[in-house]
Amino acid sequence: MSRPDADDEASTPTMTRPTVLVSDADWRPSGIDELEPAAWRALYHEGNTAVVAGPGAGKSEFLAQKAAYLLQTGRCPWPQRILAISFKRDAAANLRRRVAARVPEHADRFVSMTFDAFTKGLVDRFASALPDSWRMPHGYEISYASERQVEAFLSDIIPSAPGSIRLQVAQLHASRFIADTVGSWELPVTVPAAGPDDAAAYAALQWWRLRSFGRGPARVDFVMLNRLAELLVRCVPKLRQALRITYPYVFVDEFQDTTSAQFSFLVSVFAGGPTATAVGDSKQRIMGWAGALPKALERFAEAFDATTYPLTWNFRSTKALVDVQHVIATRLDPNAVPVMAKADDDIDGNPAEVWTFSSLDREAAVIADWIAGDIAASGRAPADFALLARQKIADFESRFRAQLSRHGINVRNDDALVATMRLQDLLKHEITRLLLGLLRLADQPRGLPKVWHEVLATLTRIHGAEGDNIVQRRIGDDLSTSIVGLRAWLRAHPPERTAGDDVASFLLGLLDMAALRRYVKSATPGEQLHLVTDAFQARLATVISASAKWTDVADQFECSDAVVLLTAHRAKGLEYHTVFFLGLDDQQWWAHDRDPIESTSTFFVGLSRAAQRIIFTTTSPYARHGRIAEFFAMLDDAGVPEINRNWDPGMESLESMTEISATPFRRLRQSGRRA
DNA sequence: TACTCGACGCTCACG
DNA sequence: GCGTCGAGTA
Repeated sequence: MSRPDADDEASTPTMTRPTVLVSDADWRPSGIDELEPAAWRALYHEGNTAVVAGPGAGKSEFLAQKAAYLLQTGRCPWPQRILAISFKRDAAANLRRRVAARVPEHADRFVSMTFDAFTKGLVDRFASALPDSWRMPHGYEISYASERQVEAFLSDIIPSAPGSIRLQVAQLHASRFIADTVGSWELPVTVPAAGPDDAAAYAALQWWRLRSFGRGPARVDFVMLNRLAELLVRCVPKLRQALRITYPYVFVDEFQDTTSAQFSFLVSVFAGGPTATAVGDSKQRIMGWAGALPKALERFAEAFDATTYPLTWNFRSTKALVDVQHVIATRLDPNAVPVMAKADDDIDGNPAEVWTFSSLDREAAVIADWIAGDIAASGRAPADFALLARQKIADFESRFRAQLSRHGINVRNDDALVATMRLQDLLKHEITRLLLGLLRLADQPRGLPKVWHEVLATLTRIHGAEGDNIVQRRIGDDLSTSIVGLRAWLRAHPPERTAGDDVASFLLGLLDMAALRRYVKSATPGEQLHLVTDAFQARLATVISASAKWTDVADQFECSDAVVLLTAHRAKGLEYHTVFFLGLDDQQWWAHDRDPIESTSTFFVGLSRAAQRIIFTTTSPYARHGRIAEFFAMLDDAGVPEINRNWDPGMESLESMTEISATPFRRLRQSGRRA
């Protein structure tokens, strides 16, 4: 969430110029062992580059290394910057952290942000330069139209549409209208009085009239903000020029998720300008239903005349799992290249199985016992295990929580709603990390240099003091003072006798709220910040009563030592030692027929999260011949055995529990622990 | 108070 | 495709 950069002039004079450059010959990647040959070629390639790579290929790591190379060798010379665009805030932060860890001395010249933060930043900064037809005199508010509203709008405009295009207007789909129709309509500098004679343009213009030509503030979503940003850059040549000079290099991560609007923005702003690098995997396109463009990477390669480098190593999964993945990959792309597994296996027994159960209760009980046994035998942590499902994660939560708690194992439902945020988003939000970091630093004097570093880095960004050593030192001093104060306060207020709200208020009181609000920019000032702080308070309130020590409060808040429960969508980009892919049945996959390819991609994303072991489960005896019969057929092709877990002896008896958990023990004795 | 009927949401996201 | 929820009915 660093700031979009037209105000570089403000921060540049205080930036310190790094003096040491590395020559091309001396440059080495840092923090990783090796890159595959194709990745090296893509890294050194001087023109536009498309990197196409499957799961576990290290796409984000490749971008981080390429950034390090460009910055350290001076190919991207000071004070120019690299702009890295991601789709999710979390992915943007992750990439920023990676680069900061690799090349801290250049971190301030790696600008990593989301697409929407970038386009919104442009509109906010240069709204006054918009052509008259598109100026929003009463400002704007972020507002999403429901599909119903779009449907109502579309039926409203049909009767008044010119006869020649009325039929095409009637054929527009409400579900695709915003992403496709509004998203790909290029705003004309002046709105023609006669109205466009093209159905899509006609409908899009009517939409803009409805949402933003009224008396109050315009009601726009990020698709519309994107269109305004594109218009700005198109009609203010100086702005385009400034962007191109500031950012000679542009990266886009997860390119398969690019929407029409985002794609046309990229082409309009950057094609023919900066050197662009896009990475992605069309087989992992699971956002099509939300507007992701088909064949985005191919289109990029064409529009930017880019050289395409397919990567064929997988650093995450073992050979056995890569083989399973390949069967599904081939279904998604008949030309999918075989992938070379670079991870060694550390388990015995089958790396992939289908388990069938007679009931959901049994499923939870058997899996919980099995996880407990595997942890006991292997020394793995609960966080090495993930429970994945296609949808409706909450349906699984209570059963697994109950069963795992019998073994003293925690469950974290990343999909759970905390106030208005998803737990995963709350935990990864930098404001949350900042507040928790403060709590931890006060609770444990010294010994947490990483936390200190992260807190300091966040505070530095909040105060816009990247590269300004003097201000940074002052921020560090203030932080020390705050922590001493917080420590005394925590001592005087043990968790069991303190309200969550009081802790949250005290923590927030330590921060410069004005700067924080400025940093967490939003259409209605303070709104976004409140979403986070409200969720933070809500979460704190639920964990504080159950904790005796402040360390426990922070631990329980984060719940990082837990088996994770999440959707395949939320798991994208993540990996786990052992994955249970729950609910291989018609109910979880009811939407399979709507778009079998995208559904298969979701299946592919889910199963490719596993590094060592994947277990698919179903409680429906009909699933194998039902809607997702082809999934079972693919697993059969891949040689994944199906095991009926109903015939284990009664779950209640102690005997059965030792039976189940004995398996890993026995193997442990045979093979010994591996390092 | 107990029932039926039908609409709706599932998988996501941004500041 | 199906479970859930709210409105409507007796």
